[in-house]
Amino acid sequence: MPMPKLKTAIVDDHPIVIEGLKSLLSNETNLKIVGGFYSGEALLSYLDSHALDLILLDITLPDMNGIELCQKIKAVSLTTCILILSNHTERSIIMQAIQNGASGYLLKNSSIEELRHCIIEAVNGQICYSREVMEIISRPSKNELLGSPRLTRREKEILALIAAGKTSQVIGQELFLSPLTVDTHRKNLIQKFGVKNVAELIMVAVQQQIL
Amino acid sequence: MPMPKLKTAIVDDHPIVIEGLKSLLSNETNLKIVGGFYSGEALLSYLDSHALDLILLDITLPDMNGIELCQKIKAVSLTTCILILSNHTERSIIMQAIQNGASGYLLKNSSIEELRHCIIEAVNGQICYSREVMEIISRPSKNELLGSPRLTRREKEILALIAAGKTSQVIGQELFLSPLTVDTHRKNLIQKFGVKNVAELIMVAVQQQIL
DNA sequence: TTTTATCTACCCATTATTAGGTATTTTTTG
DNA sequence: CAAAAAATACCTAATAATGGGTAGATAAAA
Repeated sequence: MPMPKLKTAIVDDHPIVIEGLKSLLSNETNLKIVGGFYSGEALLSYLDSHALDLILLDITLPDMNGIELCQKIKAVSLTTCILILSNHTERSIIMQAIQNGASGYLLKNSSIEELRHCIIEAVNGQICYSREVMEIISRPSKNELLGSPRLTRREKEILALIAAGKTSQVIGQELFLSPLTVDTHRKNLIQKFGVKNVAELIMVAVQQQIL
Repeated sequence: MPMPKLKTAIVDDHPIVIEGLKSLLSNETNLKIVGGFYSGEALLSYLDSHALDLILLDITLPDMNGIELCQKIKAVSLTTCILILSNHTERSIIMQAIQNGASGYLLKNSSIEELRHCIIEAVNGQICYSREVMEIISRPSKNELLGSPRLTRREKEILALIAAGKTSQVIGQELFLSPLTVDTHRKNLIQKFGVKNVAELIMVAVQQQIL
């Protein structure tokens, strides 16, 4: 009995990429490209009236990001397989994508073979990464290495106000706190980051992308 | 007399993009794609033995960036037309590309029509941007608007030391200056940036890419 | 429910920064 | 060379930040 072809869609804001994928996958015997979409909304409205087996998804889209779109697709059609095809190499984005229902993650400079391989794995229920993505995942993130201190809600709030040039007095007034309390938080921030003063604090916080 | 087809090459580290462009441009009557390359070196060694009329070039390449490659191409073959096809929207990168010999700049999410149009303009000796790129160029850069203050050598030096968490005393010792002098520079920095204290100073300096 | 973490607030003492100046000596540049 | 810009250094006085604590209240997790 002949296997029915997987109904596949591509979502990417780059026409060139859509055309490229269509062309690359046109010879595949196990799938059929039924649509290319430039935005998340376009895909979602298509999904309202059509079933899809596989979606190749970019992270950067004009109307929403791919992570959100992942959630929405899965809410509508849980059995649809999603493969992310993106240029983003940040560990956190990869992790978020998987946690939101993606079955795999490839970089756009992946080879055709990798793409083919990941599609097969994904529709078989496996989660599959391209080689480069695998490397990114397996090495601990900078934050884990450097041990970025975890900040409490209050600390983050006060850190932002310090970075805005406000003194403990002013911050206290804005947050309805004693300036002495603000001083304590400030002190804890400096200690947690292991820095000497606010100047260094701001610098390090920016470098660690907390600010 | 039939116009000879333009010998065209594509340089991009994404196989998908190369295939996409090949497919998109396969129906064009005025050009012929003679090669797709994943790296700058690959293109350059091809150029040693073959002439090219047009090159579609990505900025991000594994071995060198597109700006450098532009220079090198022009050094070898001045008559070859170069069109940049990139995702980078930074004004400075666009400007650099043009200054290094590119005849145009398109974003990868450009439409096929824009691409076609820019190719025609470029081979006719015009410089041509896609609509979005045009907008980026015509709006003044953030720095121009905010008027980043120009800092003197000493001020930059001291700013960096402040950002490292050093006090005026310590900085004075390191630079063989009176701490009072350092205080003066610190004062001037705060004034030039129009901020309230060092915390805000560091924040703004980072945002304006001075740190 | 008990422990743990967070948020709150204060004490004391020292050091650093900020704001307002002025002023001389070097460099740079037109 | 003359003028402008930069670098140097000081004065005074007020305000802010830092380092060392302690400790009660509240909220969240085990």
